[in-house]
Amino acid sequence: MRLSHSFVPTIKETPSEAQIASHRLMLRAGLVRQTSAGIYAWLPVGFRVLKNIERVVREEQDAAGAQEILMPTIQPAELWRESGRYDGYGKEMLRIVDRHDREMLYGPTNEEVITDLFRQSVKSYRELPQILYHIQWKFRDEVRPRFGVMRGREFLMKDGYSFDLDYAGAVVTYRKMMLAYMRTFQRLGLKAIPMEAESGPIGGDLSHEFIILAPTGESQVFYDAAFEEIDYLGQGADGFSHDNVADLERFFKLMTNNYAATDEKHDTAKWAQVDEGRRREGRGIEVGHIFYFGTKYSKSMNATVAGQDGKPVTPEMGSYGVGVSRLVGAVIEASHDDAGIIWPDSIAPFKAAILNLRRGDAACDALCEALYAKLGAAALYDDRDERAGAKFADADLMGHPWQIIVGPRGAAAGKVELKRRAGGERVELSPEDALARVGA
RNA sequence: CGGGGCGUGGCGCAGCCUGGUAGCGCGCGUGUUUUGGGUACACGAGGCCGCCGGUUCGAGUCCGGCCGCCCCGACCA
Repeated sequence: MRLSHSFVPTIKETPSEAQIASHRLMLRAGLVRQTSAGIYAWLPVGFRVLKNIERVVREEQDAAGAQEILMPTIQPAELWRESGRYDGYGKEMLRIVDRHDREMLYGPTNEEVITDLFRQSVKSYRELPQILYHIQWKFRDEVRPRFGVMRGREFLMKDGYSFDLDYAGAVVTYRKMMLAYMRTFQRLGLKAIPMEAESGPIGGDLSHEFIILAPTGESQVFYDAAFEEIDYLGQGADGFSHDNVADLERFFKLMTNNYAATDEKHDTAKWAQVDEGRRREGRGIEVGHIFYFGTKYSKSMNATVAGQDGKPVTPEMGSYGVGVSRLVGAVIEASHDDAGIIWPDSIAPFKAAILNLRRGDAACDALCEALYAKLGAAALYDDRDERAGAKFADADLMGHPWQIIVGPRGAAAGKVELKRRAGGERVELSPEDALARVGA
């Protein structure tokens, strides 16, 4: 992308409504703009990040055996009356009446729709288990949206739903999803801690929330250092396979036997038993929540399959949510400095920015164009007619993992400067070596 | 929903108490200058002062109502 012809409205001054770092930086770096309270438009750079996070989430869901579908945003009230949640959900649900006076709603979650889909088509125990997910916009009319995209009213969520024949199967599926989540967060460059949670309005009795560590997080968390040491993406004996029940059990024990709690549930007696050198404390942001809720929906909505003996069996369900749009903000909270965002390589909107410090200088222009041709869509070429200082500031603000700096002095000598955003290391080298280090 | 605050060129703000021709900084445009970490100067464009009503000779300023946004609390991905 050429910055001179792009819609990347960066701003120098902080808009007064933005109080927290991620919100401020998302506005300043031109990632999003607010349309109304808790509702945002995603601009080119922000949208790229959103899609990158979505991609990682999708890959890990697929790897765990979940199948992607797409359910509608608008749902009939009727289904929610069946499950008994229509009246209970309250004002958070955006209710709509269509031209025929039918009651509809903009879905805040999809248990009812998925259960309806399931009961229409799945008839035998032999078709179980099933894990289905989609990545789609939700609307919850929060009383007080805040923190930019971290708590919007409209937000992008990956929500998955599982159907198992019995409790034992449901537990395996639950652990599978938990592993998928830990792998996802690791790939996003985040340190995540799973914590036992109340199941809330969705209902059920086994539930974990995933807190990612960020210095500006909302809640204080206490956890065992073990969580920072585990490599969820690891292979071999130390790794975990989604398909191996023993692995999943070992994994689940690691997740539940090590101490982890938010300040509200902090148990000082148990905390004291954790080896002193392994006690970790920090701030955290909730980015995911998984539930086992048994037959709450399958029962109320009459979803059954034929069991081995031909008699109807009510499947055991679970649901698995991760806030995709919230993650954009959460990643920034976890990874930024005074100058701006520091994107993890896995989701950065661009791998590298090419900074042409002297536009119009033949050697600079030629070198930049050559680099840009090689990097293509992976690069943001700052070919604007701006001063060097502005280019450096914007590149830092936007947080590209690499900056390839091309100035007249270097260009004459066939050299460029390569800067790593995280850590700020700068080296002078040949364009070829720079491309190699960037990984092109 | 309870409590608090704020709406004035694109952004950040002053002006309001004490009514009398709408300002500052940044940004934007043109020109000159400068050029390796937000260059300097000059000129210029851009505002029904959130909306509606009231008081007044006269309202950004006073009064009433409404709308929007932000912060704290309860709730959530």
